[in-house]
Amino acid sequence: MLGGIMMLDSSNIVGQNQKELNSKNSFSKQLSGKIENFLILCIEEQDHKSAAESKLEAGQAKSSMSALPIFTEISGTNSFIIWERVYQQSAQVFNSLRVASRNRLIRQIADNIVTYLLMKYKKLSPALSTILNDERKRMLAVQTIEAMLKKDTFLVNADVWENFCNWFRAHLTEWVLEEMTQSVGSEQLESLNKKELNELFYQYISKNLSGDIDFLTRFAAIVNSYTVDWVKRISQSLNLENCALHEIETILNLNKGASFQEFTPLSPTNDFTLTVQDYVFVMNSAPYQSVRESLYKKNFAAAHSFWPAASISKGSIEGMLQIKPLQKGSYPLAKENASVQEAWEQAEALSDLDADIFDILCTNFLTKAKHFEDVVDIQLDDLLAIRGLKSKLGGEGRRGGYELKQRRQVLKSLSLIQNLWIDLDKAVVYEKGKPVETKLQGRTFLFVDQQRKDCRITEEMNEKKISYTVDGVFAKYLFGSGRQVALLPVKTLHYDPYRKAWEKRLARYLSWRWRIQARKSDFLQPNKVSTLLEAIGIKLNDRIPSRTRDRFEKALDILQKDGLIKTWHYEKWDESIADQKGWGRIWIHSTIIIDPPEYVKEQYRPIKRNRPIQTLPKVQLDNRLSEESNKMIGSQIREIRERLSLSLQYAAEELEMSSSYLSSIERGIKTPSKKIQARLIKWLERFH
DNA sequence: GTACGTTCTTGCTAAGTAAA
DNA sequence: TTTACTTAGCAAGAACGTAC
Repeated sequence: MLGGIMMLDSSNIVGQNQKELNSKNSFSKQLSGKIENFLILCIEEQDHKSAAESKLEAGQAKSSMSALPIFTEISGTNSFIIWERVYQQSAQVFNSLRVASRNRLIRQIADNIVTYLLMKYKKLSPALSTILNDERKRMLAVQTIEAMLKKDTFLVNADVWENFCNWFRAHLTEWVLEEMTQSVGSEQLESLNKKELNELFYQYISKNLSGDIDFLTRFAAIVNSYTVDWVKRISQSLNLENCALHEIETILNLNKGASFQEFTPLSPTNDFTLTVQDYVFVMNSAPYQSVRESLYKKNFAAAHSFWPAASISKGSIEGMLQIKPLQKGSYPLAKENASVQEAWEQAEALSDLDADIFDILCTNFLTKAKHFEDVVDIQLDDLLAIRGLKSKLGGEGRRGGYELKQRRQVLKSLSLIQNLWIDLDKAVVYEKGKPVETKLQGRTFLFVDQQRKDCRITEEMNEKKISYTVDGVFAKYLFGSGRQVALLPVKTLHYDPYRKAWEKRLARYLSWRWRIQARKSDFLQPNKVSTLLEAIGIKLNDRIPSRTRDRFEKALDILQKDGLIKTWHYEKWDESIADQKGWGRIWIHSTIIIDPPEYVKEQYRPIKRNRPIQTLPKVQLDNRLSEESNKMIGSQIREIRERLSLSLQYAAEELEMSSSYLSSIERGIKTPSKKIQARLIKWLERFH
């Protein structure tokens, strides 16, 4: 039964709570002193493989994502709560379980480090690439690292584990109490005696552990963020980022006559703790999604006031989003006022980048904050790193790090986000477990300084670190039964906001949709093309609909290639319509079925455990063979051109065509005429 | 920090084509 | 002949990378 157990215990938590109580006078924090010490048992199902194992088997762990999350696998785990007094009664049994659980976590960390190192160095060392396919060798390497972790790192220290458990328990207690306050009411809770309170607490936490996806995902996220921090420290202490190849081989226990290759250390700025996960968590409330959409759609216009405003209408909420700078005293009543001008400039400069920064702020908050009142930090450079941008290398008299221009851009986005003002006339929030209609007003994120006072973000600011928290509107949706978090692929944030804007927006929209559909396990609900286009803020090109369609289908193909969606296909669409006039207007009414990747389905499974997840019907192949052959010839040309290191410009000149046209052919977007095709084939033959 | 190169997207136009 | 739509191609501009 006990395939692996993770036990998170608590002891001596009172002192810590006392300290926090002084700084913030939250009701739930007062209550937490009354809660008895408890432990969480995570019993892994025996036949369930670890995240890293199953990923490797599926062949998904490819080059880009180096390491894997340590503790995100929640669906295969049964978690229980036990009181510490119960633990004491059977201390011997539980103690051995506790040791076993620590070992399991260490094994998981070792596994991650090995996977990371293999992915990073496989191209440079033949010896390393062989163990990727040899499970036995891989296990040996994991064991070597495991032994090293147990012997040479801070994990030897019992205090480290003690702190981890305390930290974890404090989070959990507060969340649960917060939810209890929301659903039962604070007066009711106060009237309970200690025993009743503890019983209620037990009920709530058990309910959450047994199947509340949002609870479980946050549970996983905070443990993961803690252990990722460990991995970072371990990697520093073992100097994994800068050692030479043969040292890596030695570490992985492979250095037996392996061939060496001269090696220069890879960029130390490529910090794998930031790209450790394929997915991050973001809020999934309707206001959150509305703000995100307004940012990239740039649909701010003049409304009742002088400020740029975008109307919000999504599901049960209605209202508007304004760009209204933070200001003391009354707002100006003149159109010419400088801050009004500034707001309009910001509305004009909106881009997908702002939505990215917005998401990153959110995911950082969800990972670090245990309470919506908490203030969290983020480094400016981390914001850039999460977007997948590379910083410059230092050395040889040159300065390393990110450019001033890039930092300014981030500050510009932050300044905009600071200025956002949400004004909802109608919103549904959950109070005491029941939906209540209300009005909501407030900012999105509040940026603060050391003293928790408002801090104005400007482009010229020199701060490297930004502190912020959420304002009332989002806070309402973060706790209690209305809470919802969604998985957002990190790749979404990496897409070029200019060139890959369609992909970025689609990925965002799908992340939101899937989380909503997860309640019904209905991932295969068709999406109308017009709705999808509307969601990504694109209008059909009336004159040349094929442009819109081609770009749209290309975006879906790229998402599929990058693993953000599993498959996609038209549900109601007859290809012969495309030959008729006015097909574009029919096309936007067609429907598309988009199948989420297994990982997403797996993570959302606990939301609706009982119902099996539907499988996708066979994909209909549309008979556009000519398009396939186009792509063939295009990819051949690209392959040869890149092999010869020729620029598009140069090759296009040789082929007597424009570079953009050649690019379109290479990407299979445009169909060359017979004449052009003949020319291309002739050119290809020169190099065969 | 700046200048420049590369790659790609988008807007636009001329020319071609098929149906009304 | 007119209309609706597509194709080929140019020019401008955005975003990123790199060299100095």
